[in-house]
Amino acid sequence: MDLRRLRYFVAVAEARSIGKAAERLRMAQPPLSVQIRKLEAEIGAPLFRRGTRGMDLTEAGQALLARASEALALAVDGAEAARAVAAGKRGRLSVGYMFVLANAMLPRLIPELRRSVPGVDLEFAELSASTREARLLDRSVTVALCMPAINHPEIQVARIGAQPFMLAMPIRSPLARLVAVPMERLQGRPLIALPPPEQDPASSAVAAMLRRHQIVMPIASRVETVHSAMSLVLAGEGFAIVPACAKLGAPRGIVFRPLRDAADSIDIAVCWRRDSQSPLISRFLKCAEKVVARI
Amino acid sequence: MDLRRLRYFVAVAEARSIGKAAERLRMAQPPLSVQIRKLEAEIGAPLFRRGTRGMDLTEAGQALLARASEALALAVDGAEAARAVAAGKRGRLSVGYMFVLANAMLPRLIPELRRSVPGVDLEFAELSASTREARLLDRSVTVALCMPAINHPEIQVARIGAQPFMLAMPIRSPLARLVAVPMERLQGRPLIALPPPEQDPASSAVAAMLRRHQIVMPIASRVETVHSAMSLVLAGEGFAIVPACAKLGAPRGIVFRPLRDAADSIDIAVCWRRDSQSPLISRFLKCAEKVVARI
DNA sequence: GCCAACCCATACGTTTTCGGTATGCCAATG
DNA sequence: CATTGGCATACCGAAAACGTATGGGTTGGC
Repeated sequence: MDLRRLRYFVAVAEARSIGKAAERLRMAQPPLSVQIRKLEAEIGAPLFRRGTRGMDLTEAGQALLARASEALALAVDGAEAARAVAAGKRGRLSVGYMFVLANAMLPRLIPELRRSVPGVDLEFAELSASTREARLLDRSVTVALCMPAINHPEIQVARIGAQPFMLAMPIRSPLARLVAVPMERLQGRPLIALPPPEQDPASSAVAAMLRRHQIVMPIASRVETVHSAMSLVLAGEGFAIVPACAKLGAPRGIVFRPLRDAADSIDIAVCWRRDSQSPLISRFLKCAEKVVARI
Repeated sequence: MDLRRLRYFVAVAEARSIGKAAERLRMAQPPLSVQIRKLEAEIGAPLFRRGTRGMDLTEAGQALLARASEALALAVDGAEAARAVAAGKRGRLSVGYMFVLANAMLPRLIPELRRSVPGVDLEFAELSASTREARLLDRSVTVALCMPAINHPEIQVARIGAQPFMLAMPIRSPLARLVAVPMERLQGRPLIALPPPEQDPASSAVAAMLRRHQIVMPIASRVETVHSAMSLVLAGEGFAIVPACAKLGAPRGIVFRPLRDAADSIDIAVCWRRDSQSPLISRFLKCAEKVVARI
């Protein structure tokens, strides 16, 4: 079953003549005649009635024609689809992101992507730090928005921005009256912490900052997500140190204040598999940079 | 776009390895490797990621795989469908018949055909004599049940039976009291005739019979169909001479009597295009013979 | 009624393509 | 460091396809 033979067959069926079809196929008439006979031999039955004025499909030929032209169309469509995917004009772009970035970035990022890569199926998944890494590696996610970047030999990183840390507290906290909170005022205050550094690199950035300023904050609670941290802060359990973008989407009753004298910030990065040569990644990078610049 | 390449591609994609696929395809590994690279060159993009432990589809490759395997299936299905049609296991059998035969034959013929050619689409069309011939010639009808046979160089005929002529008359006609009507009793009686012989060969058979017995019957009316003839007979307009099978489906109030001393009968025949080599025709012939034998 | 035109089929030589064998390269493994 | 496993490259022989030349049958015109 050769696709070329089927193409010839369809051409002859449409032209109702070997000579005419050969002309359209830009080949001589005899080899086309031979190919048609070979196809008939392969099928085991005549596909055409040879009349004195050209060729005419038999019933068997009609049965073949329908499927052959469909198969032909599918083959060229498959090639085109593959080319389109390779060129980034179609395909799937699955984005893993972290919760704190969702409110700040997605509302602008999604329309930006739709404009930049029309025809591409977009997927978004809110994933924890370790899941982001795992799903990048098994390719079930194309790119990840991370804060901070993933550190792994197979994963490539592009820093697209940074977020200063801010102190989150209940509105009736005394510190809330300050425009900016001096670092030393944090000494000894209870901290709502995220999972330990080996599970979440973001909390390691916070810990490093406190250590650098020689501040010790007892850990009042450990929570899984920034969302939970906000709840505990609102309940008066303690303070949280979070990237500035967490402000968006935080519940009423919580205020955020910059940390004075602390130039510390945490990187926002786009991460992807080093061997993933999809052109969608550079498009995504451009969109993400554009969006981050306006945060 | 070669179907063989697509088959190789699908095999490699499924085996996730060139070596394994080559084994399954019963060929050596190097030529398969070459074919895959040629396909990639044709597409213009890599379809596989070459790892140290085999091959893995790229996104472009996945896009191609879906269509390629469909195209492959369609191609083999097309070949099988063509073979099935050629073998008479599938296809279309369109039967043209004449009105007078419908009641006598179709109720038995249709189930017989369904048993004999399961999987074949059956079509039935009640057609006048000239239309039967035309539609056989343009192949919109595969076979025709005729009475008498069609006479045409392109059309082949198989006689499957015969019908004696009978006299149709109103039940209160004096002749109705006879078990069989002697031919001479028809002399001078009004005849309800079908279209003239050049349009309907059946009426020519009736005319020939009357001529042979030297009977003259004035034509009271000419009608298009046997159905109309029955109406006029019922109305007392005259007598009709029809094949015995017209008895079935005739309205109440009409009686049929054999013509004594007249061995005349009219052939029932199956007709088809001489160049139509469909195996369905011989199957149809067998069924029709079986049914006619039981009329 | 014969000749020209049309169309498909066959024959043969040339070229392209494909498949097999031998071998190389690279990475992972012990 | 050697071995194994897997893909890529090189080269050769075989098969398939294409083109040119030609035959044979039917149609239609002079």
